[in-house]
Amino acid sequence: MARTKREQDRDAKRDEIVAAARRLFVDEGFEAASISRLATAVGVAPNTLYWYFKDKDEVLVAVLDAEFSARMAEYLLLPPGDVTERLLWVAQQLDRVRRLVATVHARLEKSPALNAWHERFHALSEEMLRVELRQAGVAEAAIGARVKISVFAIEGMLAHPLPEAEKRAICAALAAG
Amino acid sequence: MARTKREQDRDAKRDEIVAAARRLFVDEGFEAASISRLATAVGVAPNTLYWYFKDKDEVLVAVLDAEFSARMAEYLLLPPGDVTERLLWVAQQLDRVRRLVATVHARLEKSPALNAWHERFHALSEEMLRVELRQAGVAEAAIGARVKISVFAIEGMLAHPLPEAEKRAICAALAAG
DNA sequence: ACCTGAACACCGTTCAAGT
DNA sequence: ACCTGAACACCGTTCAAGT
Repeated sequence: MARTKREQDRDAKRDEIVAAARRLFVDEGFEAASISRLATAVGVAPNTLYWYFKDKDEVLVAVLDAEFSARMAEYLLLPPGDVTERLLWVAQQLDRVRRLVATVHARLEKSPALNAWHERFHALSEEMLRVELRQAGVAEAAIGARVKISVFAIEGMLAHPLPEAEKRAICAALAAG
Repeated sequence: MARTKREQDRDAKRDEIVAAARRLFVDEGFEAASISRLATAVGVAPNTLYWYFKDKDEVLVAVLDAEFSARMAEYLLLPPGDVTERLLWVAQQLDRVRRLVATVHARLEKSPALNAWHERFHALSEEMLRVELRQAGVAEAAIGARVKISVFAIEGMLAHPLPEAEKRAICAALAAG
């Protein structure tokens, strides 16, 4: 909804920073990618970033938003039906950002903005998983706990990389009616 | 197995550092508890700690070892039988160190020592959980995936605090034969 | 062997000054 | 409004020097 030319320019610059941050954070991790290096990648002085973002965590939130939207768009295009395969796809996509997932969990307490993002993300994820499990035929009475377990299992697969076969077995167990 | 007086002194001092680090790391978190503050707590100069530990991550590994032994001793004294209650107990005990769990996952790639500790910990945890689930009557063919799911679910409950009732429902679902 | 003061190379962030 | 040079208050770690 940028109206004025000035706001458009500002948003464009902000997007440029987020794009560079996305590459750096995803490829090298949040801690390893310093504000200095990010600024160099964008072509500005380090403190210039603070004109566009309150702090480094706010840059991270913007990166997470961008990453989430991109994956979400693909998820919605997924062929329906085989819930095991759909869960596996989610686990595989999240795998690209597993460093970031660990960072988010580690920084929750320090950054209220990140904490808020995390809660929104989980609310959304649980809603979607609820649909998937219902689709898979999980009994309605058990679905609350089963949704949580599925979310945690998918997160666990990020923190602890497993061979493909084991991942599939886990997703199948999660989708078992 | 400290033999000489000198080795005894050294070990005592090391233990002293670990005890102080344990308090600081558990109460305030690994990142928030700086080497400087740890040194002050022990009563030495910051760089003195490097005489006893290679780096800050090695202090963390020592803290994790100490914490794990303490909890393990209690676990072995637990009344057998109700697997749901036993899982819940584990989740509750781990809750004391949930900041540390997040830190471990976030630092795995940076610290080989931490990574090694983490793998040993999971190997042990899975062994124990395997026994619990077998006890609960989980079918042998499904037990591999179910063990992983249980580990991940317990870890998930640390990263995302839940009301007691939900935790119990999750543990019950995990223990369901 | 054990401990330290001083220094190093960073880090995220702030501030006063420029345009 | 946007950007910067310089500085601030940290951080973990190293090194040469002391005992």
